[in-house]
Amino acid sequence: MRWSQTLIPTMKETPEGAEIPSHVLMLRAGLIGQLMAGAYTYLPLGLRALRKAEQIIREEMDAAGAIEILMPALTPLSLWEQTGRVEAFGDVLIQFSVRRANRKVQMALGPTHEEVVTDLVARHVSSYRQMPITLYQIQTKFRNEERPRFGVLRTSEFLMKDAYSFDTSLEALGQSYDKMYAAYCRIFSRCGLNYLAVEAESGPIGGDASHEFMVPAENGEDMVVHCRDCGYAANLERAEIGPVGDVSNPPPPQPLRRVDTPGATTIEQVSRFLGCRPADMIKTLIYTADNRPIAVLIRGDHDANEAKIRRAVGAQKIALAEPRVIEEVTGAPVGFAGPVGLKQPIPLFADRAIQFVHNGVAGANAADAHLTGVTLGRDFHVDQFYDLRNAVDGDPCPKCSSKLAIRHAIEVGHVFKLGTKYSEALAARFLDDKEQLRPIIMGCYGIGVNRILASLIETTHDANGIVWPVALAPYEVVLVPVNVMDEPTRKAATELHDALQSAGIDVLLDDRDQRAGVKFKDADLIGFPLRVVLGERGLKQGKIEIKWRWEDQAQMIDLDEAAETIAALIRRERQTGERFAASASRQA
RNA sequence: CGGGGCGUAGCGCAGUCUGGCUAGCGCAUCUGGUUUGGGACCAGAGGGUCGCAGGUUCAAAUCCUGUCGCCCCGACCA
Repeated sequence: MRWSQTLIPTMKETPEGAEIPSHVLMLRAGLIGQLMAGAYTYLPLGLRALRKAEQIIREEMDAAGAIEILMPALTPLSLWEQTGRVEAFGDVLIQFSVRRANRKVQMALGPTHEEVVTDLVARHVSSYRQMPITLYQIQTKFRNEERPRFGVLRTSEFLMKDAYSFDTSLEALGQSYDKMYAAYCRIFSRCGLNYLAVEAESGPIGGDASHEFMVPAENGEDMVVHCRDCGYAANLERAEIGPVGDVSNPPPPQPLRRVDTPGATTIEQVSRFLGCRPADMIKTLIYTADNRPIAVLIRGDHDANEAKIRRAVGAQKIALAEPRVIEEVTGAPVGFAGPVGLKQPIPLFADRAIQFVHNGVAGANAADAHLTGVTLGRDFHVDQFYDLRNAVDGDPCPKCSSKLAIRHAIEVGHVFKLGTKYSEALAARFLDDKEQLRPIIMGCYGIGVNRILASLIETTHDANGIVWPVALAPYEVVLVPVNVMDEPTRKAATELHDALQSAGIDVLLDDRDQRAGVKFKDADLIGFPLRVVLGERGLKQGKIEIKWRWEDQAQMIDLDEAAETIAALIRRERQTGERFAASASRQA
């Protein structure tokens, strides 16, 4: 391809409104153009990169035995009503009705396709002999995000690879799941991503039923907990915390004292008012667990984790209690709850860290008052301690004795054991070998294709622009003739371009009549892996220059063998990605 | 949904507080010339509903009211 014959609108300056590197660079490099909040056009270069990611996904899914289909984005609303997901999705589901003759048809744009695929399988699969089977598609999904943001990281319309497995038993589901998990690892590795597979909230099946594939990145919206020593990795929601033992000698207990704290209801206000550390405070949260109130004690500087609380309590549903309930239980307005002197006797669930709070500060269960010198065992009693909080940086790893690190991350993939939720709702049943009718057991597996590009850019760019691995690069090689008005230069560039193209190399010839500096800046901004410079001086000696985007040093090669040399370099890098990986690991 | 910021040429911005000549600057574009290995230079040219609507005024990019859009923080996220 010749630069002058395609559309590559690069920008020298950062467009107003773009802040994070992937967004800025995708716009500046002419990969995407914005139509409205959360909706982007993929321009020629962006589309090529997206197609490459798609192709890698397709190859690995096929290799894992998954079967590609294409389902409609347009779906009947009734399908979502059957599974109760009209309500679950709320405004995120883009629904509308169209008129047809004398009736109105209600539809929704698919935000995901469990319903559609289960309906499909319910119609065509009825025997255990037809399973296992995994179906997948790569298709545009629609979600009316409350707040689209961060360029292509969170959009209302995005490209998703979604796969669904159908099995006859939990064991078989486990095998299907493991195959997808392994395929995902290969996909993200081939894309050159530095990713973590983390344990995620698992839903109905429990155990290791859900993993997210996360790319650690400063601008990621998710938080992951990672142990560098043993490799333990989990979503913050899910992460366990190793045993915390306070070995220091406890200070002598001080008498329980009531102090006035007018208007101070938050940890921050109280700590400033009384001059104490948040870590010395006992945060008392009143929850409603399946309609009964409970008190949850969390150290002032920690955050409660509702999933952990729900499990510890053994409840189906928990939520922070309504102010009315809190007032009934504590006898005080919201903000002054404490474990000592609750008006109503309700169960106390304490986080393990509460054991090591000495002379704590807690609400007095009275308006505008707190207690100091609160001592466990003397002033209040706790039968059992649980892990009820989110991990914080430096907490002990649950698997080894090392420390956990907390990092922002971008979710690029999610694998999930669904069970029978959708097959039961949509009557997807099969006859087993004992002639029993049973619901099909499902798994679902998603990849955000656009996020692969964005997270790659987010994590590997440098001051000059994007740094593509060969696997995803819109073009693997860019040819830069320094002076296109020089006839020998133009001839050499054209011949090399044609030779590389015939050899199956994705090559772009920058045939613009621009100064060399302009072309170099653009080549760096877009981030083509290999840059080939054809200059008049070198050509007189039969030499041209090649340089990898991520390396500083260029080298001269013979023009005579240039096509073969370059094709061989690219083919090797396509297979191994080793040069890119080496540079990426140096950065990390 | 709560808080904040911004809409002026294709892109980036100044001008708005304190209303006043023909609405400016840089980049990009077009023409001519000189240049040609890291975003060249000279000369000239084209390009504007100042987001939109209404109001105040002799006069509005500027003040007032409403409205639309974009971005950021927070809440939410099957």
